[in-house]
Amino acid sequence: MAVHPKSEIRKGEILRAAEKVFARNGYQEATISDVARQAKVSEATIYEYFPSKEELLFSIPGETARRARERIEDILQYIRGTSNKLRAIIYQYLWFYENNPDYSAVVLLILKQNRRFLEVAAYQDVRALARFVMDIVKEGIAAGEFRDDINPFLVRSIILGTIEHLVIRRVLLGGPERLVELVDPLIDLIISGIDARKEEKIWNVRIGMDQAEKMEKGKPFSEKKGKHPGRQR
Amino acid sequence: MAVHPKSEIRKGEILRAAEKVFARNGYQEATISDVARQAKVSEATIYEYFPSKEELLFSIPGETARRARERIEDILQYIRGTSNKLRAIIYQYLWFYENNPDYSAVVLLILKQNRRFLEVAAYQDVRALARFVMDIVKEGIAAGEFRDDINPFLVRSIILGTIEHLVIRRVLLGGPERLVELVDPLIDLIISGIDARKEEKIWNVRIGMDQAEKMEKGKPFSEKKGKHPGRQR
Amino acid sequence: MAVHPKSEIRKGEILRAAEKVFARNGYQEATISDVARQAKVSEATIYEYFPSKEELLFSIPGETARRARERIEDILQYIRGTSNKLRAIIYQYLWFYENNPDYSAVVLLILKQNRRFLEVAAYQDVRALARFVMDIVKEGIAAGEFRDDINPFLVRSIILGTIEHLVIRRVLLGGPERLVELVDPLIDLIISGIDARKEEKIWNVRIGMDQAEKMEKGKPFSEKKGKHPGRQR
Amino acid sequence: MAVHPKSEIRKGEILRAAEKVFARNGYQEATISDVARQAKVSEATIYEYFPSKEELLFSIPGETARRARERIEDILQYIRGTSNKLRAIIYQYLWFYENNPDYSAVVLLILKQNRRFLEVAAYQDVRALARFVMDIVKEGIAAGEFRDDINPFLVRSIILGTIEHLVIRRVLLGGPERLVELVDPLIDLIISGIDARKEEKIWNVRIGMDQAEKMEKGKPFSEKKGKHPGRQR
DNA sequence: AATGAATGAGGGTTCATTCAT
DNA sequence: CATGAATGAACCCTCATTCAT
Repeated sequence: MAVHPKSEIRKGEILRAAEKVFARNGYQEATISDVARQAKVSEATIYEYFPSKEELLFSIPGETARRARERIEDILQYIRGTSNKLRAIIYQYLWFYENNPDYSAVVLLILKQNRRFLEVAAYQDVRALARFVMDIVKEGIAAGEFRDDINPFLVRSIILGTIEHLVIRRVLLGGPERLVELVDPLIDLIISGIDARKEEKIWNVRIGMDQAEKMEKGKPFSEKKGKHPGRQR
Repeated sequence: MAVHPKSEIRKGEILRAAEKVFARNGYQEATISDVARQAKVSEATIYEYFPSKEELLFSIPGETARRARERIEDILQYIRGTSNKLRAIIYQYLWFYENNPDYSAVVLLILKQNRRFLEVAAYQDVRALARFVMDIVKEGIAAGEFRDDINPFLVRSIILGTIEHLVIRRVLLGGPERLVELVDPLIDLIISGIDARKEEKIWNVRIGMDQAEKMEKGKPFSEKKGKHPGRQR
Repeated sequence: MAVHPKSEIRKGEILRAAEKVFARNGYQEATISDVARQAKVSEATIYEYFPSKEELLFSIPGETARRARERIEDILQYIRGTSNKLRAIIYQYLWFYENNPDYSAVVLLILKQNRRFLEVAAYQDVRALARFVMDIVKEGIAAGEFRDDINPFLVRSIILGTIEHLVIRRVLLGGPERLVELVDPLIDLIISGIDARKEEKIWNVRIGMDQAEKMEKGKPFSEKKGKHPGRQR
Repeated sequence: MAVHPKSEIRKGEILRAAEKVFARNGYQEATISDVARQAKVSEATIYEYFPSKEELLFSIPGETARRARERIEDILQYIRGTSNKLRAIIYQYLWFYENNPDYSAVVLLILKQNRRFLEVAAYQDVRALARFVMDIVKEGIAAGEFRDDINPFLVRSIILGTIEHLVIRRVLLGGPERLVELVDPLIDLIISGIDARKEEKIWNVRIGMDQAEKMEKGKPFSEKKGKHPGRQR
């Protein structure tokens, strides 16, 4: 894609080495010497590219977080329906974290607890997730898709909290192997709780027939029909 | 309650000092010297009571976590209704964390990410929360109060993840001042999503015709409804 | 003399070791490890007593400089005659430097060139010498003992410059073995100058009685004369 | 004068950069990187011209010191009278130092205390000053212009010490702005001393006896003569 | 039981110097 | 010639831990 002068490549190698080492050993336990060994450069070389161990740590999200944010920003433009947007975000993040466990460990176990990181510019890209979710929830309320008596901050907290919990658990305990498989059930649970149409549906209740059919299926409307027909609407 | 020989008192003082110091400075950044100063004892004295800095850290939950677990175990016996039980747990924990921010910081920011702590006995009392929630959800499903197509693990993850997220946010950013005020909205959201009776209503929903009409309208049913019928039980 | 708690003794040992090591190797070239070896303590112990290598260096004058200043202050009270006072000061310092070559090297070669030391409190005791000399010269002028057309700052510079030059030379090149033997000739020169023609006049002066006695003593006439006929040429 | 091939020019630029950087930051504190930045070349380029940081430092006097020595040698041939010669030397050096403060700082603060520099060829040109002064003093004694009981080494030390003291003071503390204005007073003092009574003595000369009276008056020679009767007066 | 004093072990960081291009 | 890139070698400093008193 972009041009990568030699020094940028080297910088990337060091960052990837640091990501791996910090993820496995923890920040304080890991030494610059460990990172150097992993990156196959000398310790001094690391200091040619990063001014300190902490700056090295803080630089790990960098590009990655920026691209993730841009990706989401882009994708959201093509999706209609707030619940679908939420689903897209959750999916994106769980998929990414699942496929980048070292990055996850660094960001969620090390950086997110670091008070100094919270004051750093790089933190903004990481926070983007929170902003997106909050915006979409508010959008959903404004559009009448979500109940207007819900607390958007709380919904956001539920979504982020769950994502983080699942990812951290997976990192530390080997958690569920496939996080993305939880996306639909998760969205389903959250939407069923905040979807305004539920109440109105009560009126429709006395009418239809195919009800019986569905009940036999056991897991009502979770399957086929593209992704999540139940919510798809 | 128990007898507190002088040495037990001293031990408690050191633990409380450690809790405060670790919470404020982080485990690695804090020094035994800091703890000693806070506890107003010499550094050597700390080693009379704890074999190492890490053991000191791991000893912080100790009694507190044990009592919290017992408290919940006890309370749950007196509550009927699974959603009420969930509510009781969430309330207990949010209340406790809210009123013990140093403890929260130590457990949620330091211990929960420490791989070695996860292998230690003391961890079991901390995990109790997860067990309770999981058990209650299963109980609710069995009792027909919760949809039987929900994933108990996921529900547990949502609840724990949200609690942790809220508490951590509060610790790091000064988050919402009053966490306990979020208990009802939270339970409401979760229950509305997993409450079995709502499902029935939805069942019926998927039948009629006007459903189709609505879909064409774009913004189906604008909004709100009664308070939270779901929890009303 | 004073009480010396054990820790003060240790501190003194470290200071003396540092003095020796810095004097021989230079400040930058010397390592804390060198000082530790010389003091027969561990490196860490040094940091128990001094917060940094530079503070250790700056602490070397400390007591010594303070006592030297007090000593001089005291002695000056008992001496009459400004030239005798000057002589006392010069004698004291040359004697002290001569007998404490390591101290001399540290103060004159290392500290006196250190811009940061010049801003430190400890520097004040070292500067005392300059103050004394200046005061005495002014005193001598006021009392009519010294010409009133001389520049006290210049006289001070001559005296200090010469002392420093001699001491440094001795430290670096092994200079004159016995500096104190230069005290009388130095004072003599400063008081009376080097012009030969003046001497003739003095000759006449010394007509009185005790004059004869003096001349026999070996160091006949050391002194002064008119303006500067010598340069007049 | 000489031809300056391009590489010589570059060498000079580096030397001037080093002079400035070393003067401002000190030798040990300054880095090759600092010098490179100041000289607007790469660090590696510096090593093309000088084999090591220390050699770079030692090369700073080089030409400059050689030319200063030659200049003085030349000038001295045209001056008659030893005191005038001394004056010329002092003037030359104070003028030069005053107008080349970075050079002064490097030579007087850094090189003069470097034991290794004292063994290097370049040091000889710097020492020339000492030789000149010494030679002239001896010359003056031989010519009968200076007292023959003075110690030439001491006179030299006074002159050099004073020059160095004044220059260093100016470099470190911003000392007297105009050093050359001190040349005449300095020479004056050295030639004639500071004793006020000298003048009077000229009068007394013809008179003969009251000299004794004066001596009794207290002020002058109040004390005993135990110490140095010769100067005691 | 309590601690003053001492230290071993180790890590982050700096920088003069080298060398292939 | 000039330099970008890399590093070996040190050193300062910190701190958990020990132990004699």
